[in-house]
Amino acid sequence: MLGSSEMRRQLLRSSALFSHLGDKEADAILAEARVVNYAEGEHIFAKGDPGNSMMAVLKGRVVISNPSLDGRQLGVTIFRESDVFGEIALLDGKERSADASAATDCELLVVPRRSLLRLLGQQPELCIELLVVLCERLRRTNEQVEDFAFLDLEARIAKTLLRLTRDEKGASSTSRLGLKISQRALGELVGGSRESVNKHLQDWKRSGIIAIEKGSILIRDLEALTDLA
Amino acid sequence: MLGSSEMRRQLLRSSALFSHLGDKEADAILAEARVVNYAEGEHIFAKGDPGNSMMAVLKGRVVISNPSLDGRQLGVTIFRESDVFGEIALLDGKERSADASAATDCELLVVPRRSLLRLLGQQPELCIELLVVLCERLRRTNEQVEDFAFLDLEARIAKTLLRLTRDEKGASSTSRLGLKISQRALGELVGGSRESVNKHLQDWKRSGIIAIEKGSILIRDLEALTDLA
DNA sequence: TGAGAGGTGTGAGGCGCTTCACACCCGGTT
DNA sequence: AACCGGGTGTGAAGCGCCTCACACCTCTCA
Repeated sequence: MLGSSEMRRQLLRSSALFSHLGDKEADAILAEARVVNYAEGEHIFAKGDPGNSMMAVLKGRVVISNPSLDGRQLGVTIFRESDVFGEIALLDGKERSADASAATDCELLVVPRRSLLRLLGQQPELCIELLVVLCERLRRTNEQVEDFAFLDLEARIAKTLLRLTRDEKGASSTSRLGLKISQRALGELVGGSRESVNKHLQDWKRSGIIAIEKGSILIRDLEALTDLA
Repeated sequence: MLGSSEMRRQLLRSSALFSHLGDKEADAILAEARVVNYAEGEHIFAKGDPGNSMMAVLKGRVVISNPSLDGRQLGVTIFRESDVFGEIALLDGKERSADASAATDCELLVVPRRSLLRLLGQQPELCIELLVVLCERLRRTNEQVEDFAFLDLEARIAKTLLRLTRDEKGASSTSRLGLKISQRALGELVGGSRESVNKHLQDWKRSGIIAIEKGSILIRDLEALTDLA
């Protein structure tokens, strides 16, 4: 299914978490990991599931979101090539703390809990790498809490708009063009209603901060938007 | 300043993070850690400070809070004996992500970044222990985000009230008696104004869910409170 | 070609929370 | 004593955001 050992190692190392692994260690992981494909929209795991594996994204995008007891959703993150996710449940062996589903067709490397845990005991390098990943997550989540506590909806929208375009630029070099996201999805990301999001976007359009064409948002006045956030 | 080597090791092992350490490893940490005392109200570090150490609480309590750009504060956590804090900045070497100050007179073990980092490379045990600590933090913070997104103020107050009493019981066995916290501080914990907190507390008092005496809140109907959250 | 689904634009009404204002009580200070 | 600061109780006004309701547009599919 995959190519030579060397190709497979390269594949594994493309994930930030595994990038510093030696050949032997890489092979050790590969021996126990599986590659799984998901179609766009397909469900990967749900909040509350037992979490006995961790995933690395090889191709495509994965959205993580938190469901509330009523139907509402709170978007959290989008993971792409070279990201890993699902580490939390893996490490402490408890339930998954959020939903994950495929935002596009995608290919994931699934590392089972047992093998990774064993490896962690033997590979301090890997362990530290994982610590760094968790730290980043924690900082990001902390910031999210602050945003909810201190910022109003307008500022939160501005901020995530900026973050999304930054992420987008980093990945593909569609340098100048805009963001394709439904206003409903944007609302879920920032914890607001679709209607409110629309109203703020309209405001900004009127004052020339953004433009909307073909269902894509593009930023005309980056400065003004940064001020809002 | 401290007693025999054995006593010092015991002291170190009283922290969850270090509890599984062998003698040799414990000594290695102790050789480079310092014990520092802070008086009640004293400032330990501020958000934005360079974070080149991690702390373990030996005695007393430490409050962590997030300051906003204007004067507001968002309370986050209270750490007590055997907790560690400040690991994030330590691990990635960036700025501290929140303020810390002494809630009571307290005694902290300060482990410098360099020594812990070196130790982590040699001690997979310790590394994994630290992973677990970070996971707990992450779960807790995630939950906080959800709370802000999905719950109204009343539910958030109920929830933190329950959490606070649970924490309190766990530590000292003041089993039945109530919570001593100013309504302003409670407001900061839940991200609400002092006045709103007061109004909800009054409501609950009227319906017999809680009682307030001598500035202490005590829960009369635990069931009802859990329903609210 | 017409129907339905999903995204968008917009106003009206309402609720929750904040801010402001003020009154009260208590412990410590002088 | 008079005074003050800090915590508490309470009402009025106002704002931000949500919900509801409805119109319109575009795409897909039968």
